[in-house]
Amino acid sequence: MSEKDDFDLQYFLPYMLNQAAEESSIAFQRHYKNRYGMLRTEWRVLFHLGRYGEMTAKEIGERARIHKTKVSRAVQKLADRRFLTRKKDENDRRSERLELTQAGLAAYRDLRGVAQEYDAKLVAGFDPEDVATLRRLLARLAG
Amino acid sequence: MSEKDDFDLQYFLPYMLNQAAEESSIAFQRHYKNRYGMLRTEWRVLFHLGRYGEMTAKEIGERARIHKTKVSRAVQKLADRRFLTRKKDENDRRSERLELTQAGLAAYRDLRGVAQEYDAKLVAGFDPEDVATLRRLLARLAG
DNA sequence: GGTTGTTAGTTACAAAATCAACTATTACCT
DNA sequence: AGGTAATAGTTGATTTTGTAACTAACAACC
Repeated sequence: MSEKDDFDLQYFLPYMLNQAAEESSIAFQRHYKNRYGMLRTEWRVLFHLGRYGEMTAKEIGERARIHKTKVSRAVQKLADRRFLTRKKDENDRRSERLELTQAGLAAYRDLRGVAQEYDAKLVAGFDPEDVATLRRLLARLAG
Repeated sequence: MSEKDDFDLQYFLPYMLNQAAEESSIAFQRHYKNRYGMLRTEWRVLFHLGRYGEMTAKEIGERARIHKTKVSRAVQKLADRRFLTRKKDENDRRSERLELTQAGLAAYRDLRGVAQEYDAKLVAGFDPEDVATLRRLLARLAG
């Protein structure tokens, strides 16, 4: 059914990005999934709290561009599993300050290390300049 | 809660890929979603059939790396909406040859055009050499 | 000070993805 | 041939996501 059209999905950027994203996520997922029973959103919330310290759900959502319902559920699960504690902000009692527990902090440090190694491994075979270009364009595409 | 750690999620490749993939998908989604009521998997199946001609669900799944249940459901919906027809392969009656209808072909041609334009627009502001590097690395990361 | 409008976060319901089990057909193997 | 395994595709149950409506707290304004 094809005529003279040379446009291929394999060169459609959104598709390529998606395939690369999925592929590169699989191996890393194992760590937060199997070892800590986390979902991706949970790992991201954990990371933000570990990396930047105590903050509110809203701030996390803005920084990581995660919808508030997803953040809400991730926070709930992390709290259930004692990875973080929540306490009402006394200045604005609608929001809560979230803070990692010792267990949460330990998980963060562990996963951060794994992520660093994993990232290095992903680009190990590439020319560093190309990798710099890659990151630069990805950052711009992410908007 | 952070100590001296300079590793940031914003530079973690799987994260960057994901953000870029999501961002770049949003605007394009509108076309197959609002105009044809399709999901991403359906658009991909449509594309494969339009681009490469008649094939089986299995072949589509392999090429596009989509799980067979997702392919199955996408094919079902495309068939319901008369975008494709299915007929049993007489050599192997477990599988079916899938083929786009005229309506499916028209949708494919339309969306292919939109995709091409969209892709061009995405990289419009970038140095062509950088874009080539980007595509090359993405292809390798996608495995 | 009460009405109206926002905002942070949660919950309920619908849509979609994932995983396992299932049917039908074909392949293999002795 | 007969039995076992493998394969294409579907279906059902569970999990996860997305959307919209909701509650509680705050802000603004007259």
